[in-house]
Amino acid sequence: MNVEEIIKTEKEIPLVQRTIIHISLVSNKIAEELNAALKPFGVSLQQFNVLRILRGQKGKPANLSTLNERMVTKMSNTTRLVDKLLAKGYVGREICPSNRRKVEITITEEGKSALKDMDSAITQTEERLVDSLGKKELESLNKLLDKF
Amino acid sequence: MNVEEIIKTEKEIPLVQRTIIHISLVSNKIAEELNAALKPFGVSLQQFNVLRILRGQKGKPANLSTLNERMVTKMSNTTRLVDKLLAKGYVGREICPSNRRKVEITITEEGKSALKDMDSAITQTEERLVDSLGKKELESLNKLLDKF
DNA sequence: GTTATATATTTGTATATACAAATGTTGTAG
DNA sequence: CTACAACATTTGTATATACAAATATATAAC
Repeated sequence: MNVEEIIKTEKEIPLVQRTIIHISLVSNKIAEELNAALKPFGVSLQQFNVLRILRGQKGKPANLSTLNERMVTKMSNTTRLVDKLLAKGYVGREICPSNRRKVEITITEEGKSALKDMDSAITQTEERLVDSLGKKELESLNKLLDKF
Repeated sequence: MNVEEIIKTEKEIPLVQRTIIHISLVSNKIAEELNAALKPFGVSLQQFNVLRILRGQKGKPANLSTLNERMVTKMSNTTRLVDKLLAKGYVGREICPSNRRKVEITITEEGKSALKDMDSAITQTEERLVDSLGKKELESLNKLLDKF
């Protein structure tokens, strides 16, 4: 990825600013490609993320605030995101019996099965994205990102 | 930034996946803080970006497709973004006399003056974000990001 | 010159997101 | 047990973004 080429500039960009732009560009590219990989399944990256969190619960239901705090991109409105998954039959929603303010979200069998297909599409895309980075490089990238 | 803490997981995340998540988290943080820095000025990061591009034109007007290709986050709808800046009096819009399909966008004096104030807010925020990274680290981060 | 194609922007529409206010529920102080 | 604050979610509304179709102009083929 060539920053200057992408934003079509000839001038030299100061290092700090270039780093910020660089991260944004890479992140946009990642989101774009992951969303494209999910397109055939009719779900957004956010929806996929929620399904994955629910599977990680291993049967134990999750409520909305739990989902929200575990999402990579925090959303202001998890209710409506779950609505979409509910409409697709991928999740179930029930009022928590012990605390009726809460709702319990669970992944359905249909959801699990759809998620399995999505998984491989996502994994492939992720692998392709970091194709040209070796293990050492990935590790040092993670270490640098930790400093933010 | 601790990835596992942010997405509240105890499990170890595979390196490739962790890298992807890490970049997204850092990018979200950057966008969030830059937008917060611009909030007092009533413009979004995208709008700020367009103003900066226009200033870089040094009086030479830019048309919509030029703006779009120079933006960090490409938009599907630059027309409406310019509408907002027009309403604020920060840019002017005229039909290009030599090619009436095109429009010429220019930054106004008011826009330039507002931009000057925003600049320092943005620069401060950017510097603060990369606070804990030295020049060498920024350079190697850029080098690693180039591999995407 | 007329038709077709390409270019540049605008508009319409559906969906996504941010933010604030509203709703319903629980816990607690007196 | 009543009033009040805290909590969890939902709803309303404004704005943002993605995508496709529509409009207007310019260029090229014949």
